[in-house]
This record gives sequence, structure tokens and C-alpha cells, in this order.
Amino acid sequence: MSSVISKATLGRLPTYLEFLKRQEVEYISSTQIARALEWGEVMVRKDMNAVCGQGKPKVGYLRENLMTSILDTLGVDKNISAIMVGAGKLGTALMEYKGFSEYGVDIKAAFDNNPEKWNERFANGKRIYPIELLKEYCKENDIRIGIIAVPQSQAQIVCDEMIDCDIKAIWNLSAVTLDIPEGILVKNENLALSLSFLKTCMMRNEERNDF
Amino acid sequence: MSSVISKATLGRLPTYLEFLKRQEVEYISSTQIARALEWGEVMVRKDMNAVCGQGKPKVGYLRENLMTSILDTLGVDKNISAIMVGAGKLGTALMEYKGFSEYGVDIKAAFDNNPEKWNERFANGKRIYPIELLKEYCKENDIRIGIIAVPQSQAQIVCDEMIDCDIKAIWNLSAVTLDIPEGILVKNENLALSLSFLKTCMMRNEERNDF
DNA sequence: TAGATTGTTAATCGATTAACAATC
DNA sequence: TAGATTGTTAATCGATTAACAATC
Repeated sequence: MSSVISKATLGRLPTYLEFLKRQEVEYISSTQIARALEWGEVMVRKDMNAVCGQGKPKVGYLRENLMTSILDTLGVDKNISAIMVGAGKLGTALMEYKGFSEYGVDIKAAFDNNPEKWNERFANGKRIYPIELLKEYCKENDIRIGIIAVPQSQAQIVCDEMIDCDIKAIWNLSAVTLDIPEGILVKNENLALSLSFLKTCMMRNEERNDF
Repeated sequence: MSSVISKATLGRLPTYLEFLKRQEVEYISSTQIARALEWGEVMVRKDMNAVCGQGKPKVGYLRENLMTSILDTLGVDKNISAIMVGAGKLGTALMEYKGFSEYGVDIKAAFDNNPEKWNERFANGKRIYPIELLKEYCKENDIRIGIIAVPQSQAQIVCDEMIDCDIKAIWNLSAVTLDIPEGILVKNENLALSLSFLKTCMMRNEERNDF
């Protein structure tokens, strides 16, 4: 039953959640949600139906119920531990970002090969360790997600080490296309590519105003 | 002719480019590219055909030619100026990131409402101005892209100001769904959402290993 | 009952993949 | 000529949208 939810729907759930949090009504209809997010009405209804399926004709969905179902589908209550490799500017920004915990991801520590950083701490007290301690740390702390925020030249090396540490999912913030064995999940977050895409679409005068 | 290139294809071009740069052969075939990137062979061929259309049976594509065509399609040679609003950790990381210039985007300055930052400079010498100067700066420097890296509470306000400054495309790094008038391009880069999506897919044991 | 809203079935759309003819 | 590779046409797939019956 849980496996019938499409990736497209899963990707929209946090946006619904954010919107629902800000509402104060008891019931909310797919029409209202669609209008606020500027999404198709039927699509919203299908999404809602996929996660909770308890809408009432003429009334809509019990907001509380909807939120619980979304949280449940996203697995927000199940906390997952992650580590960051690379404590540069971007790595630091993400280590200190508070938004991840809302979705049940805890980035516990960072690793870097610059000895000067090993004594530093982030604003929230999280620590930076030598990269050599990665395997030991992952084993002891049940780390499932690895985040790559290192220069291009090191990305594949770090990736291989993470897989060796039994990490199951990688969030790749470098611009490198990683070579990954079957069974490991990768999400590429290439910021240069993303901004470049926006620029190209702008120059080509794309007509749609959201994507 | 240029308008027939799909968004899906446009999004893949930088990855092709990155790969082609690293090769040293004169000719390269779609088969080789597909194998290296682990993408479908026909899809690669269609992409190549869309941007340059000068493949030779039995030989493949002239690498130089292909690269020029991709650069051309992406409009890399046409430099576009951008500004950042928000000079926190994330804003700073992006201001100092060198990768954007490769695609012809120049983030010229940052704006922040914290007076303490107005005297600071980024590592590359770029400056931080009071937010009040935004409109004047945009007008004088032909700014077309605005980047939002401010706390949630300010995102919509900043967005409205940018539109007032005649900015045509917005890269939104905040977690807020922006309310935007017709004709303005927005790309949402919600990092919390992205990592949360990776986590959810991991927990649901997705079988595909790249997305 | 009438009307608003849900949920479902069919149609459409965009993108990828399969099959295959064209070409050097 | 044979074979590798391109380029095109048709089939497939996933997701969105349209149409409409079911429900309170």
C-alpha cells in the first residue's frame, strides 16, 4: 500500500506539509490547497488520496489527519543519522542549518582532511574529525546517509570511502557525476548546474513561470 | 530551431559538457557517452542531434564541434549578472563559489540588512551592501537574476523587492513557496526538501540507484 | 433536493526507449 | 560489401489533466 506513492507525489509532500502547518482551519479542501500552491486541483486530490484517502465530499480533508499522514509517509518520526565530508563554506552552512531536523535527518558530524579544522566546532557544537576516523564513526553511530561537499578532485574518492563505510544514500553537492555500485542511492545537488539551467531558460524566454 | 530543445535535454547539457571536456579523442560516439554516464544510448543520440546534428555514421561526433554547440545552446558566452540577497553562511558559500562563471553567470554583489556586514568583503573581494541600495544597484548594473538566501520570514518580501527591481529570474534557496507574478521565472532550490526526499526514498528502499 | 467536493476512469502530454532504415 | 553508428518513426511509460460518477 505504501509503495504505490509515486516519486512525483513524494517530492510534493513537504510543500503540502509546509502549507498545512500555516493554516488554522479544521478542514481543508483540495481546491483550497491547489489555489494556494498554484497546482492542478486533480493532482492535489490524487496526492491527498494517495497518502491518506480520507477526504469527505463537501468538506475536504481533516487538516490534522492530513498532516499526520504526510509526516508518516515521509517517515519524519524515524530519525536517520548522516555525516558530512568537507567542512568548507558550503559544508559549514549545511552543518549549521536547522531545517533538516524537521524531516528527521540529523547531520551528526563533519570530516575534513585539513588538520587546522579538527579542533574547531560549528556554531551548534557539532565537531569536525579527521577523515581517517570516518569508518569508525559510521560504524559506531549507525550512519546511513553521507553528504559530499568537497572539491571536485576528491568527490569520487570520498564517495568510495562512504560506500566502504556501509552508507546507503549519498547527497552529492559536488559537480562530479559519481560512479556508484548498484543498490546505493544518489541524489545529485549540483548548484552550478541549477543556476546555469535557470539562466539558460531565462535567455530562451521560457513561457512557464514555475518549474 | 533553437526552441525545439526540451527542458529535459537542456538540463543534461552541462553534464555532457563536463564529460566531453575530460576526453581527449577527436571523435566520440553516442554509445561511448551513454556508457560513461550510464544513460540510455538513444536518449544521448537524440540530445546530441538536437544541439548539433552533425554526427557521422560509423565515427560519431567531432568532440570539439559538440562542445561548441553545447556551449552555444547554453549561452555560456553571453554573460548574465546576478545579485544575492542574504549574506549568511549559505549566501557566503555561494558568493565565493567559482563554478558559476563557467556557465556565464556572475554574482556581482550581496545585500544584507545587518549593518555589521556592510564593511565586510568576501574572499574574492565582492561587496555586501545595505538592502536599501538594491534597486539603484540593479538599475546601474543590468541585473537580471536575483538569488534569495534569507530566512523564511523575509523571503517573500525580498522576492517582491527583486521584482520591483526588474529582475527576470529568481533562484530561491529558501524553503518558502514564493508568490510570483506571470512572466517571472523561479527555480526553487530547497535543500531541506532535497535531503528529506533522499531520506524518504532510502527508507522506502527504492530500487533505482540514480535519480 | 441541490451543491460542493471527493475519487475514479479515460485522455493527453512529455520524455524515454525500442525497432529499424539510412549512411558512410 | 559488411559493419558500426546515426537519425527517425513508433511504442511505451509515468505523470498530469479532463470528464464524470459517487457521496455527503
